[in-house]
Amino acid sequence: MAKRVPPAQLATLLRDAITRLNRRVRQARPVGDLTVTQLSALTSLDLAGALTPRELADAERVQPPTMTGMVARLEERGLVQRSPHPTDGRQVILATTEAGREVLAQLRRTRDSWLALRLAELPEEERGTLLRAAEILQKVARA
Amino acid sequence: MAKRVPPAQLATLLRDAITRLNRRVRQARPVGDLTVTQLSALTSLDLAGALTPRELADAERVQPPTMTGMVARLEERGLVQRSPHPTDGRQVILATTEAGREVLAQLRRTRDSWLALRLAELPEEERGTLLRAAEILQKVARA
DNA sequence: CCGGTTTATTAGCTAGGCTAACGATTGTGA
DNA sequence: TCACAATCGTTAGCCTAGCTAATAAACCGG
Repeated sequence: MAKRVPPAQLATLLRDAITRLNRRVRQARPVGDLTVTQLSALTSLDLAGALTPRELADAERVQPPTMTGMVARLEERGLVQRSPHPTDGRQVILATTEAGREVLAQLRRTRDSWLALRLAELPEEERGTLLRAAEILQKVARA
Repeated sequence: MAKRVPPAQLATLLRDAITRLNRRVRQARPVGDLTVTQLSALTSLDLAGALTPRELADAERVQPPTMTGMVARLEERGLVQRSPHPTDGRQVILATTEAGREVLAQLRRTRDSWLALRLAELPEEERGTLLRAAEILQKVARA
């Protein structure tokens, strides 16, 4: 039943699908006009509770200077708070603010984001496939 | 067996997975130092044979000015050729050059791109899931 | 206490998106 | 026929999001 899937072809297919989907998702700002990148960082930070910029950069697979900019934008909007490390004067502690957590809660409540709407149109079985795929992709991205 | 999948949660999972994977794939330039975006445009153009900038922009789900820049970068590298429309003086015809087609052929031959390597490590069954997922995602992105 | 390491930031570059505005060309309707 | 609207590509200007290199401050080991 399951036909053999050559990794190279699958890579091309996946790359194209992800590129296009990413573009689509990126255009539709779901909550509070935040970009996908910002939502991802905010989510990671909230899950972890509190992180240093370096740790958050590692979690997001991004270089520290990139994270500096992302955090600055999130801080401007009052979604992330920056406080000094208690013992190490170099480090900074990042945490989500109440407003940041509210944005995430709102996102979780959102049933009508562009992507969610599209997914709702799919048959249940395809959503199941995407769920398993999402887990596999997370694993691949972490590798 | 298959548990119900709420679209909103699935949207969050997929969004995160795709964001992270996209970042990873974007960092690893597979062939000729081209970005994923450039490869995607070049592929679309090659598949179609010849397109106007507007048509290519539509195919890539991008605004015309964005395509202007992308095409300019591809032209600089000699991968895309621009020629005047035979009857309509406003339009331009884009086509891949021999070099452009060679890059794509090389890409298709490439068995060792970062993503292909990661996919090769997966069990066959997971690759099958990803294949089906890629098809579904293409459909979603096109919608 | 001094030299090396780590942390975060700044500076400067690139790609890749967008909207608004514009010039050239084409099509059209009176 | 000819003025006017529509279309096409581009330019200009803005933003996000990545990167590397360099730097200042702080920490730590000997």
